[in-house]
Amino acid sequence: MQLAEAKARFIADWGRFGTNWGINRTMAQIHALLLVSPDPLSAEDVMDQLSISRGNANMNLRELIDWGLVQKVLIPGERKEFFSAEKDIWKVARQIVKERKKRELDQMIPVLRELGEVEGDRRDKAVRTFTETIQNIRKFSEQADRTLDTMIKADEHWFLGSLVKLFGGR
Amino acid sequence: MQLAEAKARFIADWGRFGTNWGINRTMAQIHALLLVSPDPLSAEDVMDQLSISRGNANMNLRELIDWGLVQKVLIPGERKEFFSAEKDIWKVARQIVKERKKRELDQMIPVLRELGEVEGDRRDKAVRTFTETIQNIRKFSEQADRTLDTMIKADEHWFLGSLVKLFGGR
DNA sequence: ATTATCTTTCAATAAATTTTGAAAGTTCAG
DNA sequence: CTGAACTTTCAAAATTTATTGAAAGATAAT
Repeated sequence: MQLAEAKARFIADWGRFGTNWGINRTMAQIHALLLVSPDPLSAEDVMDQLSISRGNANMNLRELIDWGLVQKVLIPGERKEFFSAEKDIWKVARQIVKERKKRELDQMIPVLRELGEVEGDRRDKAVRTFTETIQNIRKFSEQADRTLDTMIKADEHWFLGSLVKLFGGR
Repeated sequence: MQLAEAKARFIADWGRFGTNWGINRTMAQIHALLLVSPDPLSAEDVMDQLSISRGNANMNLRELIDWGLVQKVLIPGERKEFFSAEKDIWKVARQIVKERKKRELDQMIPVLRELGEVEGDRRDKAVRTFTETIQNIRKFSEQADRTLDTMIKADEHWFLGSLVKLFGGR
């Protein structure tokens, strides 16, 4: 397979997988394009290579920057802005975990704490089931929260090494 | 807060979070409802409590069964089918990891292996960047695949205990 | 200060996904 | 076998989400 075809396939597939992860297709495609581009690209390059509109490119590039996956790059002598993606995949994974934790887990835990304190007769089966389930979800979430915090802080080598040792991967 | 209100909030919130995870709102809401119901519910119960149509209830219940999160329960003397959700949240998490791994990681790895073998002049920067990035993503994915396999097999106690020890949780 | 270049916004439009509900299918008691 | 009880299907409709592109907003060179 030649580069052009492989690149097109990667962009299409990465876009498809992105949609399973709550990321929209175009955002994932732009990410894929930048991941495999040796040099930073302009908004125009992105528009051309993916056949998308200016507004769409702008919006999704901004979102990628929000997620900490893409950076604006200034090229001396150029008026335009250029964009480049973090290529170290471990850093990418850590960044995604960090953002999702912030957007999801950190929002859910306070809700679960509140719901876990529902009033009612503890002899009532419905109350008991509700309370127990919510408390279990809360405990699980709090444990996950602590685990992910440690992961986020850990450096790549330590993280990989520990997991390999722990889980016996090779 | 009283049970009815807490239950409604939990269903709404769980539904909202579900959409971040590629799960549709209704499916997550049905899951939430079954999670906090002490006894199995019929399709009719689900339709009534969530105000959704018969077709919608049927379709999403089937999908929850596909995911291994809900089971059909036969109640002696009843003609209808009843449904109940796995309440052990560690089992739920493991089941979700297992299914997503199957649907996503296991599909992506063969693609990455193929794309990693793109032909071209290794002195060409574009070819080099492409190959290196894909290989890194592939290595990461293969490591994640092994790690998740071990997690899926591990029992809850071992898994929790190991993570606590490893990451210093309390 | 003017103008050319580039970026952002956002209302309109298009596309994708979800939901409905009526009809068809199934199962089982009598 | 018949019909009542229940489940499944699926085309149409509703809803949600993503995309476009033109206009407005910046920015910087001259």
